[in-house]
Amino acid sequence: MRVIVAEDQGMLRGALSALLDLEDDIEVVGQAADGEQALRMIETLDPDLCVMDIEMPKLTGLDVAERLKETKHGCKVVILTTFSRSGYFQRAMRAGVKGFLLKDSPIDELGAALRSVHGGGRAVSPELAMQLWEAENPLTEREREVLKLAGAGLGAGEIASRLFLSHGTVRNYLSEAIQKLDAKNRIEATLIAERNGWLG
Amino acid sequence: MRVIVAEDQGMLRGALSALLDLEDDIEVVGQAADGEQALRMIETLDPDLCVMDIEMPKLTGLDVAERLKETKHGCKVVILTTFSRSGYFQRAMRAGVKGFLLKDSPIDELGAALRSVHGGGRAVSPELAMQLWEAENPLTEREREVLKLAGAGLGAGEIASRLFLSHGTVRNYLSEAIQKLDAKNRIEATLIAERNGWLG
DNA sequence: CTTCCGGCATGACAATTGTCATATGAAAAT
DNA sequence: ATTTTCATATGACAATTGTCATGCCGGAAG
Repeated sequence: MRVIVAEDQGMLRGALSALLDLEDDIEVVGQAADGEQALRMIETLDPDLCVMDIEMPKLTGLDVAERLKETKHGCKVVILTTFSRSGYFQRAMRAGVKGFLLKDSPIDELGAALRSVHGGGRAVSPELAMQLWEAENPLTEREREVLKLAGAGLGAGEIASRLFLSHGTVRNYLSEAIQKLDAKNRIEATLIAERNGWLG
Repeated sequence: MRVIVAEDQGMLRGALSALLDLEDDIEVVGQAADGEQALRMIETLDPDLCVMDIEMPKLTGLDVAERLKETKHGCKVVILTTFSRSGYFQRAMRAGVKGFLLKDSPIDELGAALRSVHGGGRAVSPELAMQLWEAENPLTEREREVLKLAGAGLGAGEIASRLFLSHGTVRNYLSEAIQKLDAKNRIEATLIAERNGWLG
């Protein structure tokens, strides 16, 4: 099978590509260091399958998966990510992703996952299966934007002017977010949202 | 040469070990998933050299390097890390680390670095060489502790009781840290300190 | 067509946060 | 022995933050 490896960390990308290429039934036909590159490569090289990191520059792996679904491209996607954040997993399922592995599974599982997915099956790290039932993102779009900026160290006034809101409104959103996430303050709120993948 | 690979992310650890092992002159004699394991393995297996991540559970790669220096163990250390934080690099140099690579260099560089270090030389990612002249950590021990807790979402009162300080004192430290780092508030201060490796 | 809800806004209030001036005792430097 | 420095503390003050009640508007649901 012909695969593309999309991963921004050079060393991991190189190592995975090299190892997969050693397998008899796998041929690595391209490597991408960011989401845009991955998308272009998939369109031009038309591989069977793409191993994709989530956190990448320009387009995240999930963005790419969603575009592939829109354009009905046949390339299957196996997500390979560091974090077991419930939001990621759910979004991936909706985007039709066929495999979802954590970066700290052993490498053997990657080869196995690729074969399983190529054969029409699925492959999911066991730690993740449960997350199907985990909490949905309780934050509204606005709350997320505001929280993201707050997490970057901006104050209410600054956030207000970037989003063209009044500073009171910003504080309202922040307050709501804090309560929804059961946090003590904006800092904890950002931490919680982040940990669950509700900001990306 | 006999090497140990210490890296908490299973997939990268496995991939690197497999690839290094393919080289004729390299033998991977052990793999560690955290700092303690790495230290024990180095003591029992006495390898020539250890490839080590910084951010690992229990003991960081830098902690391990420092202990090896104390005990005058001959095992040379090549640090392999994601972030180019000036604090890390400086601490590593002081700990007698011989090689320091970023995880997004190409893999070829890893093999090359190992050979160079094994032959008594050094190997440093070019992005890092400059950092020798970069700012030293301006924060005192106390300021760091306080800032770390603030970054975890705790308020002044909570920080105070954990560190057995008065809440006024905590606010003083925070205020100093904020000014030293030229930040607007504690959040930005944590971000800046973090980015420079001044909290780890 | 109402009713309800989401996004947006105000104003008021309390709590927390950030800044400063100042003080003490202990340790380090001179 | 004297001075400086550091960690700790206080109190006062202003700014920011978090909460709440309330109101308006437009669109979705009934």
